[in-house]
Parts: sequence; C-alpha cells; structure tokens
Amino acid sequence: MSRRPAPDATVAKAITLDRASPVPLYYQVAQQLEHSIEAGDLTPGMRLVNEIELADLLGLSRPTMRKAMEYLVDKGLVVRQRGVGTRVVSPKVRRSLELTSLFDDLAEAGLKPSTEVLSFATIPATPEVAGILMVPADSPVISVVRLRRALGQPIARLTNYLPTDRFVITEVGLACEGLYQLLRRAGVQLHSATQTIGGRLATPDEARLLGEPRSSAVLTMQRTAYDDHGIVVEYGDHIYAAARYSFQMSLLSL
Amino acid sequence: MSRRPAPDATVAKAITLDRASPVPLYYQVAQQLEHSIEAGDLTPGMRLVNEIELADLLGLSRPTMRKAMEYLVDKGLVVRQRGVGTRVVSPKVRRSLELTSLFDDLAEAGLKPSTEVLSFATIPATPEVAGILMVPADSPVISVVRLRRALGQPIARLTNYLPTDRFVITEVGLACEGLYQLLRRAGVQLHSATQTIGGRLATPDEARLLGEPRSSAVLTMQRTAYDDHGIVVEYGDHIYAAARYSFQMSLLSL
DNA sequence: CAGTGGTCTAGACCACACC
DNA sequence: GTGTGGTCTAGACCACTGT
Repeated sequence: MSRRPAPDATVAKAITLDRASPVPLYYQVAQQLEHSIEAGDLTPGMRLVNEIELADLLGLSRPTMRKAMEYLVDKGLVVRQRGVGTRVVSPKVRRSLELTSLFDDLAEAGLKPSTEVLSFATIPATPEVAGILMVPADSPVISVVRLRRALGQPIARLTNYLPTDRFVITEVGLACEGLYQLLRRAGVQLHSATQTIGGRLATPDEARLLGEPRSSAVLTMQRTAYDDHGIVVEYGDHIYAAARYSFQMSLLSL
Repeated sequence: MSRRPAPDATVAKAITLDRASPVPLYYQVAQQLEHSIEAGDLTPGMRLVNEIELADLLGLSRPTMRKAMEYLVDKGLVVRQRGVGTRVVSPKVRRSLELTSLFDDLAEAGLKPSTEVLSFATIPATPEVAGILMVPADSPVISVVRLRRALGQPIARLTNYLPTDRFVITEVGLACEGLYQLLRRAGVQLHSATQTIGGRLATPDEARLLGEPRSSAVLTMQRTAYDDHGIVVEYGDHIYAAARYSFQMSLLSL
C-alpha cells in the first residue's frame, strides 16, 4: 500500500525506443510523451511517473530521462515541482502555446495565402537601410516589395531589404516560397531577430492597395534578422490591414 | 605548437566558484560568463575555450560545464557548432535580445511611468469575460481600469479582469506596483500567457483620454495569463496610443 | 518520514568540421 | 588525424513537499 496517491499515469501508451536510430534517445522519449499529451492520453493535471522509475522502465539512465522531461518543460507542456512531481498542464494552455509558431504566417489557418511580387530590384542602399544592414551607404542591396493576400483579399504589403553579397535570391523563388525558407535553403543559419510592432493611419496609397477605406488603421512591423555570425540577413518594413490582421504570440515562464 | 588556431579567449577574467553557496555551480559559471560577455571582455566572434578544458580549469565536471554553456546558448549569447567550437555572438545581436524582457514595460527607458487607477470594482462577469476566465457567467470578478502615463503624457488604458477566489488584490497595491509583481507576491506561479496585438481607429472617448487627435490609431492588446495549474489568472484588454507606443520583442532560434 | 525533482561527478563513445 | 560539441551511463547527495 502506498501512503501517497499513485501517479495518475502509469506510463503513456508504451514508449518504444530505437537505439540504432540517429535521433537521440531523449528526443525519442520527449516526442512520444508530447504526442501522448497532445492526443489526450495524458489528461490535464495528471501526475507523471517520476523520472527515476520512468528511466528504469525504459532502460535509460536518469540524466537521459531528465533531458526528455526538460524538453517538455521548455515547451510548456508539463510543470515540475520538487517534492511533488510532474503534472501535465491544461489543454487550454497548451493550445494557446501552439500559436507561437505561426506568428505572421497564416498559412495554417486554411486561408490559402498567396504572395505577389510587386517589385524586385537591386538598388543603392539609402542611409537608413545601409545603417541597419551594416553595409556602406549606396552599396547595392536587394529590395523586394510583396503583396500578401488571404482568401483573395490583400492583407499586407511586405518590404524587404537584403545584402547582395551573402546569398542568391531569385524573384521566382520568392513567388512560391517564403523568404525565410529561401534563406535557410541558401545555407543561412538564422539565429535571432528583433521586431517592433506599431500602428498608424494608412496613407491614401496604402489604403487603396489594401482595399481599405481612406481613413483606416494599419499595423506596422519592422524586423531585423541576424545569422549565427551576427550578420544582418534581412530587414523588413511591413504594413498590415489592421481590420483583418493581428499578431498572436505566447509567452512562457513569465 | 597547435596546428589549429588557439581559442581567442583563454578564460574570461577568472571565474570564481563558491561551493558553499546555495546557487548552483552551473549557474554561477553561466552568470559570470554572461557578465564577461556583456562587459565586452569576450569580444564578438571570439572562440571560447572548449568545455572540457574549461571544466578542468574550474574543477568542475563536464556535464556541469555543459549546463552553463547551454544556458548561454538558450539566452542567445553564444553559438556552438560541433567540430568547431563556441563563439560569442555580435554585440549588436545581444543588445537587441535584451529588449525582450521589458515588452510592455517602459520603466527601463527612463520615462518614469506612472499608473493611475481609474476604476476598481467587483462586478458580475459578462459572458465574454466569464468565458475567458473560465468562471460561471455573472459570478463576481475584479475589474480594474488604469491609465498609464510616461513623462506625464497618457499612453495606454489598461483594462484587467481577475477571478476573485484565488488571491487578494488591493487598489493601493496596484497604484505602486505592477499587476504581475502583485500576483507573484500573492503566491501565484505564472506559467504562460497568450496575447494578440491588433490596431484600429480610436473612438472619440479613447482619443480624448489618450490626448490624441480625433482621428488617430490605437494599438490593441488582449492578454490571457495562466498559472502553473492551467487556471486563468488574468485577462487584459488594453489600448495604446499608436503615435507614442510600440511593442518590441525578439525571437530566438528562427 | 518517504518520495520527488535539482544538482553534481567521472568516466565513455560518437558525429562532425577542419587540417 | 585531431579537436570539437552531442549523447549516454551509473552512480551520489541534497532540498523540498506532503503525510
């Protein structure tokens, strides 16, 4: 007889390990636990088996099991408390966390977005752009303006500036793929980005382009992306029709 | 003679360890490395001593040293590549990453913000608020409306709803402390939040309150915060004068 | 008190990048 | 090859929680 309530989940399904696989053991475990949680096999508030026993059951060492658990904690799927145990967070929280990934990408929403390249040119950098991209003033930079639509309606005008000497970007590539996919394919190791989200009244031109009334609000977003070497890879200056677009994101460990 | 270029940094300063301290060793190391990086003792692109040698120098085991390194990677301060080494990212990137923490908080910008509580009441939950807070309709909830100023000028109207049965919030507390500080002090374990940032034209009332022209744009932000148990702790519905406020944030590992 | 997660050690083998 | 980080093991002790 255990004096303390047994964990609510003996083990999620049965976790299978492939020691021949190149994918790390801790990751195999983490993924399968994650799927069990997403699938609802592990219900909210459930206490998981403690990590030592779990490691034992799976024939793993404790540090490996711990690393799997840490992965779940970092993803916000479980909460751990010393002396208490590991609990699954509520599905409501989990669903909200999934939003994080899309950010300014509505592809997932089933809105079948399309992107039209309005202009694509190599131009001399303005002082402002040169400063941000960290290139000499008037040196050539790629300038791309795209119009993004969802369900046929325009929702955003995306203006991007990229240095010319780091990789090759083609107009046709941009038409069918996202800019970031394209950069990754070109061998760029994206590291981080900073962005500023603001708002203002639309100019007449902008209102016309976005199909909005003359007096309407737009969201603005400026983003600078860096690669692993700290080099600026891309600068974007975008506007969104505020009436039909908003930014969603989630924050962890407040 | 080493055939390969020696790391550029022998060791940052000298790292001191206090094994009697309750603060974990890996954290002591990580913090001191972080400070050395911030201080510029470790310049961008510098290669750090490899983790094994570093562990040896400090009298630590390799896993402990690794954990310190992982902390720096998670913070975006260094980049590691198998077979290559650990490099410090450029200060430009680092500075941009520091912005993350403040988010909607301008206290740091030296704008000496002030907050005025416009109303503070316990009211029956509207259907919408009840749904978000996950409480029965018409059950009592705390409603707070605050006006936030920077340099005397109003920049935001913050409207918050909180359940009444979880903790005690007082009007005086809100006047001098932030809401989240107050919640933490009340023993709430904040876990995560989701937020939506949008924009629209200001209503006449809003324009007047924010000291903006009749036709002006506001940023809107709705945020729902959850605690460790998945319970909704707070729902906020805010507006910001777009002319004088914007949201800054940074993204890691794109 | 027993059970939990948090930290730490001292080894080992492997995959990968560069020379 | 040689050196790097990435993974894994099998132990150990401690701090905290709830009974």
